[in-house]
Amino acid sequence: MILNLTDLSDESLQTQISRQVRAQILAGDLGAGTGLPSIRALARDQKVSVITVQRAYEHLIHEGVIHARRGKGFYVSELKMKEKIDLAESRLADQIRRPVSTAKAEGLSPDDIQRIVKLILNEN
Amino acid sequence: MILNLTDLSDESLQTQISRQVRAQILAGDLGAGTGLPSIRALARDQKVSVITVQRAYEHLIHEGVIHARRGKGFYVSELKMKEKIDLAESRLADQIRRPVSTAKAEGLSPDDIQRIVKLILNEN
DNA sequence: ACAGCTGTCTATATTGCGTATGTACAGTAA
DNA sequence: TTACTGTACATACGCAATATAGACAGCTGT
Repeated sequence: MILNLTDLSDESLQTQISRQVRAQILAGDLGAGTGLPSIRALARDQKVSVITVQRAYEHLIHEGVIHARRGKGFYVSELKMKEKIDLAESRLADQIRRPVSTAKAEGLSPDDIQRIVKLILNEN
Repeated sequence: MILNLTDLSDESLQTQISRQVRAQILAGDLGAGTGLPSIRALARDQKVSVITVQRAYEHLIHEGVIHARRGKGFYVSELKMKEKIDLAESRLADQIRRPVSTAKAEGLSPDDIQRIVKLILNEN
């Protein structure tokens, strides 16, 4: 499990973990049924607390992308392609809705806003 | 001063205040030199603490959109049109950069992402 | 000069979240 | 049985947001 955590981020550790694991699942890097690292192992590897990994996994369970088997571990759930796309799209919409609306209220035109999105898409 | 505050939001009160005041300034509703409500008056009107309004105004001072005159009040600063646009654009970029990058990492295509932005722009 | 506004500063307190540590219990597998 | 797993507690610390209160200093109209 390759994760990139830093406590210099404005994101909390548990948010960084769930975001990065989710990305690997939705992008198809982790297929359905794949076992995830145990909370203790991941906590040890990433040098964070067990409860932090626990919270990150709980969040992903709540979203339906993984599930737990008591005494065995956490596993990637069965997700159809459409479900993956829907999840990614609704998460994106939820996260950019307020900034985009605010920018509009601040006087930016739709063209301005779409130009900025395009710039960001070309950053990487 | 028309503000719409709620403690049900995931935004802090001071963030709601600074965002809404900033929007009125950048949109041109509040011209340069316009006096803002005193922190005590606004706190009383909006039924929040003085320190909350203080923090919100401090944030806008830091951004350069308002300034304080000791013993008199807070006033909207002189801003050229280009400065207003630049501020709004850089704020937007900062706020949507991570969600957009994440969505890309999750497998959404640039077209998908721009489609969602367009949907949000048509919501209001 | 005074009263009544204003911003500024300080101190104290509460609440909730993120994070950490530790312990205990229950299920699984070699 | 041993050594893993997830689950569930209890406790604690730091920090941010928020609140309440007071004191000080600048401005302005009377």
